[in-house]
Amino acid sequence: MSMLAISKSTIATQIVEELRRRIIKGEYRAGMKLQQEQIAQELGVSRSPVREALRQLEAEGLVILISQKGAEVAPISASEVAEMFEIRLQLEPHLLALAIPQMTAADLSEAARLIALMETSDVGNWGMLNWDLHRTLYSPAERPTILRMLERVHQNIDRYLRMEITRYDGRATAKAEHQTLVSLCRAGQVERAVSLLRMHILNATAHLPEMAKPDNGGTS
Amino acid sequence: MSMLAISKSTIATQIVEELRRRIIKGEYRAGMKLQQEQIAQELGVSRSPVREALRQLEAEGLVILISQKGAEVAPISASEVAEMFEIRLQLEPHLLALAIPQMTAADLSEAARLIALMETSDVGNWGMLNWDLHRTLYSPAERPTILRMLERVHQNIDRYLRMEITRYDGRATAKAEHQTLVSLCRAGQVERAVSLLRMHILNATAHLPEMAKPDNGGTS
DNA sequence: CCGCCGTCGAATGTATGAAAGTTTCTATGC
DNA sequence: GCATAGAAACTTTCATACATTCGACGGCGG
Repeated sequence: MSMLAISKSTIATQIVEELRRRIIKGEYRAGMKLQQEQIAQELGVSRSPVREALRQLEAEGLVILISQKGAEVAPISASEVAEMFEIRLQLEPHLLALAIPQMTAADLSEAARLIALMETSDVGNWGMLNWDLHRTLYSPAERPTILRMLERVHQNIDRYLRMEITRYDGRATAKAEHQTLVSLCRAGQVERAVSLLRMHILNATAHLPEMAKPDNGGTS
Repeated sequence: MSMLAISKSTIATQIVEELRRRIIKGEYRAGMKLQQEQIAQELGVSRSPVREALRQLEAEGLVILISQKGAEVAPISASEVAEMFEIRLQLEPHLLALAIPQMTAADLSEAARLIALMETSDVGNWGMLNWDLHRTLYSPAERPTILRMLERVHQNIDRYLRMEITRYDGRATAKAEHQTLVSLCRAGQVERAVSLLRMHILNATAHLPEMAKPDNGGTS
């Protein structure tokens, strides 16, 4: 009855996780063709679970399936990423405002821990840790569905940033903003925390290729 | 060169569309078990494309797959629906504000056409037409990614409403609001249209079971 | 020399078969 | 009579075999 590591469930699921990791980490570049037979051989399985995995990844937006032609890693355009930042800008401040009154000491120390971790961790994990931090801050709002949606958004943004040559390193700025943000949360300063979060998200868009930048939606 | 009804390419894709339709229309009730063999026989195909379809529907949130146990139609809780209304409330007014300056006469007449259509159409199609209308209004904003996300949200809300006994019929109210909304868009009254849209979305939540109702996120 | 067409090859899509796990029903022991 | 162990039937899961489609290559004709 140990059951320490959760049973890996099905092969198809494992393939999904492995391929998703490779795509997000940039090991599979956007536009790269994904051949079922080759993937199957490399992983030592048959094509059936590979096909199922590709279907699932398509629904997640990481892969494009063209009938009778095969699968390729979905490209992300700068404009898509700009839209994803818009989504963040509309949803995350809302969640933070709901979360702050519900935050516990444990939430705040977990946030602090993640901020510290982000400094020492290598750049390859920064995006994931960044989402871990944001999720920690929004989690007390008790909005699991919205969080799942945002997780996918962050995933795609992370992938795009990894892809881009720009690789402007905003980590120093981000760290300062994160620290201030957590302080404001600890102090229960909802308004100021929300404002800072808006600026924090906008700052992250500042170095995207010049495209439609999100505006504040007229909510003054 | 007739090619009237395009063969939708692959069988798996057709199965996805058929099963999605059945789930959204409520023909398959939440929690219902979906057996591969039975579905395959009924549709006259083999299990392979059925399995792929179920995988995709799982990623869309309409189906739950439990390893070694099978698939069932995903339940929707009232709180999930409440979250989806929150998402609408945060994103749709933003899109509308962006869209209004870009609207053409064609957009507005299409909206009017859909409003008329909603009156005569039977209740089974109301939800889909409602989304068609809203999408028409947001489409000039040129935010395809956000629209895709909202489409899924509307899909799930529609499914929930169909499921519920409550079936409060807000269509009359909705129609009046829709008409006023289009008028404000035509007049270029961004602020007032956005306000009305917020109220319109909130009104739709008014008859959900008493749960955490969305608030305005503190953006006064 | 250019362009069209038919054949061949490779990868995808679908069906079927075999193995593993789950559920159910029965029969047995207490 | 009830609980439980065990076997049978069923379902899922993965692998393999078959069918189909797309693209490339080369020959043939203009």
